[in-house]
Amino acid sequence: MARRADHSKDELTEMVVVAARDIIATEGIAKLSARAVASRIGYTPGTLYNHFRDLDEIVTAVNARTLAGVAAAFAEAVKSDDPRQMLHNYADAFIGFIFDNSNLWAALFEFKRADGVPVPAWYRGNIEGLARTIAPWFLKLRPDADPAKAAEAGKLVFASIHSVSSLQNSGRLALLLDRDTRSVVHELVEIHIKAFAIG
Amino acid sequence: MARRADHSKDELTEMVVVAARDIIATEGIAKLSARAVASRIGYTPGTLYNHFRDLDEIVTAVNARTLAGVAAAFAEAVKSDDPRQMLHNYADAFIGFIFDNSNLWAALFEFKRADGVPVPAWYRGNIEGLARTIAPWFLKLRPDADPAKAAEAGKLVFASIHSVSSLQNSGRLALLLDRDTRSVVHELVEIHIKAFAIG
DNA sequence: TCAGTTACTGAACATCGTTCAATACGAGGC
DNA sequence: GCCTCGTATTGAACGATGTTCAGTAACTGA
Repeated sequence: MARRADHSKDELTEMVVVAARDIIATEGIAKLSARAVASRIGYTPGTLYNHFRDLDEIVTAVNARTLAGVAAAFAEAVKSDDPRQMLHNYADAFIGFIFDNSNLWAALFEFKRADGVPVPAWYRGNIEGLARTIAPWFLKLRPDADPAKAAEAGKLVFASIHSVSSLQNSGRLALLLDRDTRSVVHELVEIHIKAFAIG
Repeated sequence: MARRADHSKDELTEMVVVAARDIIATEGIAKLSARAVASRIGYTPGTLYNHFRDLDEIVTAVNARTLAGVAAAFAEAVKSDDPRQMLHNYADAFIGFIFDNSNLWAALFEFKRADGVPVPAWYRGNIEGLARTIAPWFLKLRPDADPAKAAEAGKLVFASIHSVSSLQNSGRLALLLDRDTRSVVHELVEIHIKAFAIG
């Protein structure tokens, strides 16, 4: 066979990404394979390579949606005027997302990208967007602070939470801390708030 | 051939671990393969499986030495009586080790361990030992504090530094922070110190 | 010297990512 | 309606992976 008119190019790439996302979300990235994706959408592995450079490009497309999902979760965080409360609410949104999408979140940090393949621009943009959401609340915590410092604080707390979450995600947090992940994360947030508050 | 008396069982397992460690350290864990290890020690892949259950067991043995290496680096941290200074010194020791052994460190956090294979006991013991090294210095920072809280603070700062280091290690820290990793880590230490100092 | 045990080999299996010649379909021109 | 041309899909293939195992050679103890 060849050139089946079953689906347009756009439809097909969409199907591939959806199938890959599905496999990663339910079975973990270790179970992702070109053959698994292909058979799930009723095509052969070779077809994937007509639309994607390699499997990494497919994973990257899935990761894009995962990042968009985090942004959506942030946008839906419970609102509050109290900056301290709001920072904890963002932490809750973050934790909730990571718990609900642990395999997808883990896929974001599986490294491959050898050989100087650069990180896509939207990747950085998305992550900076998340950090930018947090920064104003740090500034509100101490309005006389340098806005740049507030932005840094936002990024630092983001990185800290990420770390704890991914340690938890990979089953390694229990090696270090026996406590509930949620309480650990909130304590981290509190630590960053305290430290920033005194400047 | 069979049953060559070239090396004793102990010698051979040692050679395997050394070879695997060498490959991981110089080429990264992605390049580690049963065939690569075997050819490096002049045996065939099948031989490895007479002495190790699978590749994971070999990686785990390498990881044990990596953890021992961190402990050694901690032990060699520059000494000081000032707790604040000492915590920064530990951070320096940690960063130094991770920079010098980035591939080995990354291997520690590559997840595989599916299928309920438990984390070895010495693994947890080693990590707890590291955290225990840090805890007294937090306590010294505020002697009236609850020792359990100091221990927690030690673990939290350890987790935070680890996270930043592994983000850096995987080339992803730059996505979030443009700054020098060393300064980021020391700022994190400072944040934890500040927060703990005020209780 | 001989039996028994052990440890190594080498081939094999199933899987993986990826490539590519062959081919069959859709579209555009006549 | 036909023919050509380009393109999308296939299926087989390649080299690699982890792992298994029958066969066998070498050591060990009697």
